Amino acid sequence: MFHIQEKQIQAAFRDLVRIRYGVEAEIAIEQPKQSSFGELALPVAFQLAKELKQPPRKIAAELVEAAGDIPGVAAMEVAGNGYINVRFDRGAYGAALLAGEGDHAAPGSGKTIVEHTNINPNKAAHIGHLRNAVLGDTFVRMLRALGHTVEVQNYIDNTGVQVADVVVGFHFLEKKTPAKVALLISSPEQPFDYLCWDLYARTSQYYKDNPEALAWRAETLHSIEAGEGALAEMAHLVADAIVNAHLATMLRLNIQYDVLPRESEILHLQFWASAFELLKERKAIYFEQEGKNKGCWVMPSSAFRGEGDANEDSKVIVRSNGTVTYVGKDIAYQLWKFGLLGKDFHYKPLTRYTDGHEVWVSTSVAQPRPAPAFGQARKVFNVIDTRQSYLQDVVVAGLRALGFEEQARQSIHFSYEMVALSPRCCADLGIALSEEDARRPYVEVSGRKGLGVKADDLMNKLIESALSEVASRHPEDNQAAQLAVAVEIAMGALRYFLLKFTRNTVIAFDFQEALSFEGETGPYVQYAAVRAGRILNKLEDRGENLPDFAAELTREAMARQLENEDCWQVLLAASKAGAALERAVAAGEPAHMARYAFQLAQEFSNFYQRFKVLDEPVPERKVFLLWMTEFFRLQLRRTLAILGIAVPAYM
RNA sequence: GGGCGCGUAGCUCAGCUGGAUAGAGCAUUAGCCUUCUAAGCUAAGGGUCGCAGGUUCGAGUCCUGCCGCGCCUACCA
Repeated sequence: MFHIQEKQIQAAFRDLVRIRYGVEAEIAIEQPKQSSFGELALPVAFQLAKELKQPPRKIAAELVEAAGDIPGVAAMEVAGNGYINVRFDRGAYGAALLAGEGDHAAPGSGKTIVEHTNINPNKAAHIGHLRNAVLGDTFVRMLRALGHTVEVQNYIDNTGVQVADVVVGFHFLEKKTPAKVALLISSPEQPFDYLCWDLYARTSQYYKDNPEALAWRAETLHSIEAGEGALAEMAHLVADAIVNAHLATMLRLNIQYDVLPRESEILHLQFWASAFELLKERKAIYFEQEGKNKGCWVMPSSAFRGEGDANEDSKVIVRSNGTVTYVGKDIAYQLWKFGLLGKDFHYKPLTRYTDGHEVWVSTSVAQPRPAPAFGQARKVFNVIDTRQSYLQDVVVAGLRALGFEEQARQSIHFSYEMVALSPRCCADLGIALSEEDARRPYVEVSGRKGLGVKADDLMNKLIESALSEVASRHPEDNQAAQLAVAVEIAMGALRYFLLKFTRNTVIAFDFQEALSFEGETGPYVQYAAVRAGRILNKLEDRGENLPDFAAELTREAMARQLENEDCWQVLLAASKAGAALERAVAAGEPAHMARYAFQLAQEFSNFYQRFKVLDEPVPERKVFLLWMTEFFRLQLRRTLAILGIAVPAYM
């Protein structure tokens, strides 16, 4: 609601400035530092002062004089040395909120693809992967809340080095057959992704000690690429099993996907061959005749770096042995996302979530059941950590070099910084640090070294901690219900923790911070929502009914109640969800949405403390406070839903 | 060497296109539970916004230089 009012005022002033001064100006709008200054502040007079060579205060006065009546605005005044402060018509604003105005999403144009998670299917997910998935999933929810059509893709590199290394571990180090690995997958003794976590670290260490063993990796990769033999069979077993594990892990956090495009199909359906032809035909890459990259197909550095860059290294796309690099495959995949490749995957359903939604996975042969139309996006967000910026630049440069300028501009690297381990966290995990590492502010997670916090371990730890809180507060409830609530609190805490940092901040992971349920945390916001609901439930317990707000709260009554400054400020804050969402999407920053959720919860906590809703003796006021409570409950619920956080039944 | 990012309270972090007195959480200290459950609320202390210049009515925010830290700069992904 707030942002609609904001836009109206902006438009009114834009017209005013154009008519009066003949100037086209973007009208900046700010939140006044103090609430006593009103709801909006316009520094437009400062902008105009230089151009018009007049003092800002004078211009501001003229504008206020000339503005006349703007719908929804009660008063405007000149303040400071030229600010225009705007005060809303409180009664009208409240009535509009009551009527439910301003909360319908406008339909977007074209499909947006968000690719996230993308974990190598060779070991358990860790906290770094969680950051990726939670950021991606939340951004998807934000886009959908604005009315965009979004397709969620999770790319599976099931034929890469990382999968190969685990296969090497099983086959060469542990001498296991595919049948034996299949048994391990179904064994309840140890989760298969955990087992692979250790095995992957062990294999990496083995390479270090025995570099000649790298020949095993090469052999395995060849077998996988050819799609034949025990090694290839095992690779499929491992990758499929780990993908299932990852889907299960992410589902705990309420993260779902639409389609899983796999590298094996990019290979077998010759996606690369098509892209390769295109790249050669349009001279985006060339065959290097000399130097260190002799015999490779390379993209010139001028394509993806600025002109005159001192570093003239070009990027190898096809190796001298004829195999394609990851970037090459990624270019093909990116082309497919926009429908530019002239090819499509075949698809089969992989699983169905309990809510009925299906996840599809790519496959190389035609299927009887028709799949939804995947790909064909207008805009693509790739949620990938910032360390891969260079490669993402190459992919985009590939599109550009092929002449797909528009698609290149619509390819967004949704980058974020890594999750590292704080020194204290390493101590908690019993990890010994080198003297050098101990002095650093944080230590990088490493799958190869097996150094990291597993996602499921962290979630289990959070649940355990939340459960003991729940049990101590609600000993009367049965254990299953306690657990259900604890899970929701734990997942809320985790999602919020990963979202509260802006994308380019390195998270130095710390158990103490992540396990906190107080202060700026998910549970704090959940608690506010639960409390709001409880007031309304309590009302019914007392034998009263929820009033018919539309009938009982006339505009006049609304205006009377909102004369109370505290009530007005609280309602104003609660009505800014739409504005917060728009800004967060524009900035591409889920953290802004999380922050708003916290502020909203803070406002409600203040409201809760200050107004005893159920004991309010004045009837009109009680109706009004109940409506505020209902409004808060709705806004909190919606905001939490965008963050992918549930509202527990009780806390 | 080059590219990208970061440096704000004791700690962890916000700070939207430059705007009014730089914010939040944690931690510390002092208060508030027979009340719609305190996972909450109130209050206090705590700042050379890395350093130095510049741009202008105005700079934590923009520009330049320096200092420190991190990541990237593979025929790995």
